[in-house]
Amino acid sequence: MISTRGRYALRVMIDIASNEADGLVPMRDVAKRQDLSLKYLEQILPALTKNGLLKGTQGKGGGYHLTRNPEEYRIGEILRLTEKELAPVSCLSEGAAACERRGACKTIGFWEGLNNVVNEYLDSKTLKDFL
Amino acid sequence: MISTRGRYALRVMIDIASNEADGLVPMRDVAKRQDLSLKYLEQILPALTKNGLLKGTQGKGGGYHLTRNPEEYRIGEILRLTEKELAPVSCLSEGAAACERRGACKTIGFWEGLNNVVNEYLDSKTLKDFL
DNA sequence: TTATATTCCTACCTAGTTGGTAGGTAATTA
DNA sequence: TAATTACCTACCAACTAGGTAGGAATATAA
Repeated sequence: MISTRGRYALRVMIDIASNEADGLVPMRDVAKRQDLSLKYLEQILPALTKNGLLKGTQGKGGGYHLTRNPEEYRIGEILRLTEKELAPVSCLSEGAAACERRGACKTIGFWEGLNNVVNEYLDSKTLKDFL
Repeated sequence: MISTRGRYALRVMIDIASNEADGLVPMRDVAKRQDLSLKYLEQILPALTKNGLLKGTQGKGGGYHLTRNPEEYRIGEILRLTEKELAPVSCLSEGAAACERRGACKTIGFWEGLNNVVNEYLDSKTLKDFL
């Protein structure tokens, strides 16, 4: 299940892409347009700025802007950065403890397959598809 | 994210399919073989018996058995019954409140597409694929 | 220089969910 | 009659989701 963090991040990215023609896009405006809590968005955005998807400029007249063209952002990239976990089962998580039953597990291949179709779908779309 | 309920249900179904040649399969044995809590499994199983995927027989010598051939169980069916929620975003849940922004929502089609690829994958495999 | 606007950082909180444990009842058979 | 099984319901601790809140750092405009 995709949580609000990832869903809001996507909406913010679309909003910025749609409005950055005017220059920097302040998050205050995004929050108002999208009807989301500014304070909550402020917690989500560092995942995007620290990884270089967005550039934030502080101070009066500041705001955010994209660092690439919209078609260069795959949705999977946005979600993997903002979503705590995208893996469909816990044993496929990054920091998952090694499973004792792994060798005899009859289901792991099935879950890996699910993980693959999900990521392939998410990476098949870019921000441009939402404008 | 698929929770233990759905994952354990799948393992139980595979275990029963693998062992029902000997007759009824008691959950006590399944729990031991799979190293899962019997008491927890007992909470999950009603979702499968009440919907006719399994038949439980009480009393000494009792146990469970499949009601169909393994290739007639799609994995999606098992998970949709045992998992509380399979939809990737809350607004696609069954009892989801109508979203005010639905008309103007630029992302809903994307999430519906994700929901589709997930369910198509889950329904493309049957129990037989795990034996 | 001062007021204002913005990003950025960190602490905290509440309701709900997850992943069970526990104890017992009803049904069936050896 | 004893044992074994499915079935039912209550409870609980730890964690997570989805925020609220307050302020610090930075930059600009007046």
